[in-house]
Amino acid sequence: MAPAQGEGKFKLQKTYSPSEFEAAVTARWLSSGAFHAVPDARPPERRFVVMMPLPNVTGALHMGHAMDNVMQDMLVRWHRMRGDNTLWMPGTDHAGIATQAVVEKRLKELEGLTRHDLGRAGLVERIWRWKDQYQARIIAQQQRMGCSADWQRQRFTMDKVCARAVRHTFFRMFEDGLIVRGKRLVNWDPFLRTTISDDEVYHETVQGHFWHLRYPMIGAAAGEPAFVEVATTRPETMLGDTAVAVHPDPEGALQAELAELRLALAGAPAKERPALEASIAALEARQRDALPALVKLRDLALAGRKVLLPLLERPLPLICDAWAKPSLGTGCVKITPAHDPNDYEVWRRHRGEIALINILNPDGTLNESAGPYQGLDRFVARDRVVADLAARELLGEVEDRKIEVGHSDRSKTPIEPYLSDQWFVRMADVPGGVAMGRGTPKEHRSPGLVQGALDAARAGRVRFHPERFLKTYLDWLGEKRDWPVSRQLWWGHRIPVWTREVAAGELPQTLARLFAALGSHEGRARVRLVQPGEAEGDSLLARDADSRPPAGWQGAAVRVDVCLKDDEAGLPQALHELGFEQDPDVLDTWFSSAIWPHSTLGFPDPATADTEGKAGLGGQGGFPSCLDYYYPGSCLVTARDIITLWVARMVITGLYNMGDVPFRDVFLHANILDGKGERMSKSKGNGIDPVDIIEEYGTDSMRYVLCDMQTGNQDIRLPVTAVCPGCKGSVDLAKAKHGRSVFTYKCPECKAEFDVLGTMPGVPAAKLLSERFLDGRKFCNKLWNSARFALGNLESHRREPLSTGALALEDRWILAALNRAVRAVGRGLEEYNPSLALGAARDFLWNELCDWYLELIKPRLHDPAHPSGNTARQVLAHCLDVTLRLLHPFVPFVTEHLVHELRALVPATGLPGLTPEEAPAELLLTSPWPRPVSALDDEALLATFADLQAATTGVRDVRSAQGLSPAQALEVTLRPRPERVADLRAQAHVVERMANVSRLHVDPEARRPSGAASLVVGELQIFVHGVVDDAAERKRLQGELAKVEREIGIADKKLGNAGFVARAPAEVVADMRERKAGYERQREALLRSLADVEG
RNA sequence: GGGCGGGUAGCUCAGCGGAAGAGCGUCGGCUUUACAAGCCGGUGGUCGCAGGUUCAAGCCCUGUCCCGCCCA
Repeated sequence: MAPAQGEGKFKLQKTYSPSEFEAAVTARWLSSGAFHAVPDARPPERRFVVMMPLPNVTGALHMGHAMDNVMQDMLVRWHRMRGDNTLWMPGTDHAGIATQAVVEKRLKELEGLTRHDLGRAGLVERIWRWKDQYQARIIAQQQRMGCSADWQRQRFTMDKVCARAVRHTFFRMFEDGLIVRGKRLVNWDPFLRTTISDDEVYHETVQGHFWHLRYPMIGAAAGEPAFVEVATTRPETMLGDTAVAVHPDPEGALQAELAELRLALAGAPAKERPALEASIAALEARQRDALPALVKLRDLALAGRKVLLPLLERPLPLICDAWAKPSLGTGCVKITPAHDPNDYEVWRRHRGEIALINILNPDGTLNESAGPYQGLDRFVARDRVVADLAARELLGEVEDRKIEVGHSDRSKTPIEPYLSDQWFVRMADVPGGVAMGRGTPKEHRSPGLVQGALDAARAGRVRFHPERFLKTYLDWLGEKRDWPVSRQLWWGHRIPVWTREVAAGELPQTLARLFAALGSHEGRARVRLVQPGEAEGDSLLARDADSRPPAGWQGAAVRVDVCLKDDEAGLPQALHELGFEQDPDVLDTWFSSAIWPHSTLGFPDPATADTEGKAGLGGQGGFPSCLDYYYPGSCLVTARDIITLWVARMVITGLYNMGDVPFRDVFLHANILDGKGERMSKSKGNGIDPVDIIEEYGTDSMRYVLCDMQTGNQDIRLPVTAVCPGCKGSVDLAKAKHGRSVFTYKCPECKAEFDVLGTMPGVPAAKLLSERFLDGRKFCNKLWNSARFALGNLESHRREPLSTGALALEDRWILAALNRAVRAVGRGLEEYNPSLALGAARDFLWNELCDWYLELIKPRLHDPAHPSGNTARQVLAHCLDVTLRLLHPFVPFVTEHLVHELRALVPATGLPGLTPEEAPAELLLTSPWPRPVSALDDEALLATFADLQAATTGVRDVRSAQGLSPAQALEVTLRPRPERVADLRAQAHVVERMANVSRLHVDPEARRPSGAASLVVGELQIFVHGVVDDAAERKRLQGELAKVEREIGIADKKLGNAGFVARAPAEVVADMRERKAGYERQREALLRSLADVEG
């Protein structure tokens, strides 16, 4: 930063150069300790808590993070200035699969090793190192963006504080029977060999086939079909078939479908009819041709007949199930319950009747159940199966068909539905309900985890901004689907369950040993007896060694699951010695993020949370602990795609652990798209790095534009330009032509090819920017220069009492306008409309303070003897001070830097006698948020001033239209109505100065001088002397007159409409009359001018 | 297939029942001692399309066509 003392008048450079002060400002903020929040006596309504959405440690931040962080920082700075005890909790997420995948990939590329070469501990060690490196980078980026988070409290989802909370939560859920394990069909990534969640799957349409397979009917008698034909897009799955299904009522089903189509046809518009008619005809044909065979098959199914699965020669029962749609395909469907979600549902409906056969190994090869195909990759097996069926003449038609194939977002390989053991959190209602916030003062019961979260939002305890996103939340939660929480990974919170399966007869002995081993540490362990099975079995919490499963349980074995609250007292080792093995899986990353709003505050016990040397979480100085003080929090700021993944789950776990929601507001900001409307992302080559923007334009410029773009829309376009490495010119990526790949472009100027990913060998990489950020830089420069001007004129500032009567017209006006701006900025922020808030502050600064006030007071400032010079200086200093404060949440660096300079000249803020005294704070960061001063409101003056501005513009317009130099002073006559003369004489200096008028007359009787341009502003007639020839002026006036006549005509038409006068609100009608009267006065004035011209 | 947005000036977006707006771009004029990253003044829109409700529709309703996202 430039030193505060300078030799000459100016300490500020001529242009805004952010790189010269941003680092120093950051240093001052950090050393002030003002980002750090500590519980004190301020009551709940004076606290503001924001939990930062955790960036992954997988990589650097992008523009979307920048938006998210800037929105949060804006709110946080605003609340801090309002005097709230403000905590912004930062941190990073371990991001299980994403991070492990990145580190494994690097391991392979750089060292040629796999995770199995390193082993579990070795890999985890590597990932920790990676995490340390990236976490530091992310924090540096956030600090560069100006994030005023409490860095002394930052957490990581796998640090000791969070890990303990995860463990505690899991333990409690286990105890409450909310954690269940069972076989489920999951999305399996055969490359990474792990389950992935639905949101890690993307679908791609590929050209595939629909193979028709023929299964011979066993013991087909004459008149019975020899084959049943089924169709599939994945023929290799036939090896796992366990049944063939036919609809239980093919006739009824077809008729129902037909009836529905006919109904649709009756009400359909003409152009849809052909399509509907065709569908009906097709169904009718089917009824005729295919139905008899399906009815026959249904009867055979009811008779318990079987078909023979070719290749494996396995008999398959023919079953009846409505999943087999008589209108589709062959009307019969093969059932592969272990490899298809719909078939799995069929299996559930026919449990006991049909088998469940898994044919896949975790790596995507076929297992022993595939018989001769064992060991083949799934796609090799597909070809082999098809060829073998063809050889046996059991292959029917092969249709070409586009099919949607799910792919793993992490490894880009096609996923497989895969039956495996997984842990779930039970979301639906449970018998007896769930104790929410057990042990807290807010303890209550809810029918189930999800229900509590639904109720809280419906009751308005969590509010969404914009409101419509409540629906997204409710719809998703309403499905009450169980939450699969296990991941077959090494990086993450390992599931703290030790398991052993024992024969039913050995259970008493096992339990006796187990409880003996637990001994006095029984409170640290929970034991569940589980009925092993394909789906989740029943389970029972075992309280002691005498616990026994109920008589109803079948089977010879019982699974004993032991969940440990911690690894103290050698319990894991003791369990190991008893033959228990810890589950190898880790928890879904979202499990730890779901509890973030309370885990970071030290849940379950802040006093004993091990913060590893960082700020403690327990109560100090007689004040509550962080958990008691800062929970529940205030506002969560994120993008809408995270509502289901994260927001909903935070509400659920907050209610479960704490008995209360984690935040009352959810502010959903826009996603950032590129100029073509595509989502920005590094891998697409359209992702802009915030640091590049900061270096090119300055942090505040970036923040300004992000705030200005945040209007409430759900997506925002940010056209991306590349800096051509050849000629350094800007290339608009939405328009430029591609080079040899979609990631290269050709510069339209120098024709050079460049690469936007930076990975193409031999092609130079281009930096990506967006010219939208110029707006921000222009604004910052304007702010900079207005402050520079003010500071240059404030050296002789004296603080002395003021009264409204001593103020000049423009002083009173700017103070009233300032009030208006203060209110508008506050309103915009309260409504989560940053664009509106920032716009109000910008308009005040630029369009009012700079464009009018500064120009008007220049004579007072520049004349050392001017009697009201010091008044102008005081008002100016005050306006600048308030403006800097209003702008601080949006553009913190430049405002902080400028206020520092301002304080050197004007230490106190406020206008003695006019505004309340405010305690000057050293940093703008902690200065009080401006409040409007109602005594300075003056609606009438705002209106009068608007007229003077219009008059000024009118004169300028004449000057411009006549091609006169701005330097040429004009002579102007104002002709007001007589009763306005006195006032206008006191106000006319505005027009005089702002329109460069050398001689200004105010005369209610004035006639248009020859050669004068004549115009009408409101009730004021204005003559600009000696600028036109009368003929041209006559013509112009006639044009004006015609315009005014048109307006009067429009008003007349409205007022002549009986419906309007009768039905429109009186106010609107009165407005219209007033408008018409105004135009009539203009007409009068124009007619008078015309008469003058005509002489 | 269901849901949510969006389609307004060349670009990015406000406005969501009572006279079509902003910024950028563009055009013209200005080295007016804070700022040419500026100042002054212009140009530019049958508010996707078709119906309807209303005294009055960019705004409400119905249908329709595009674009984006979410869920199945």
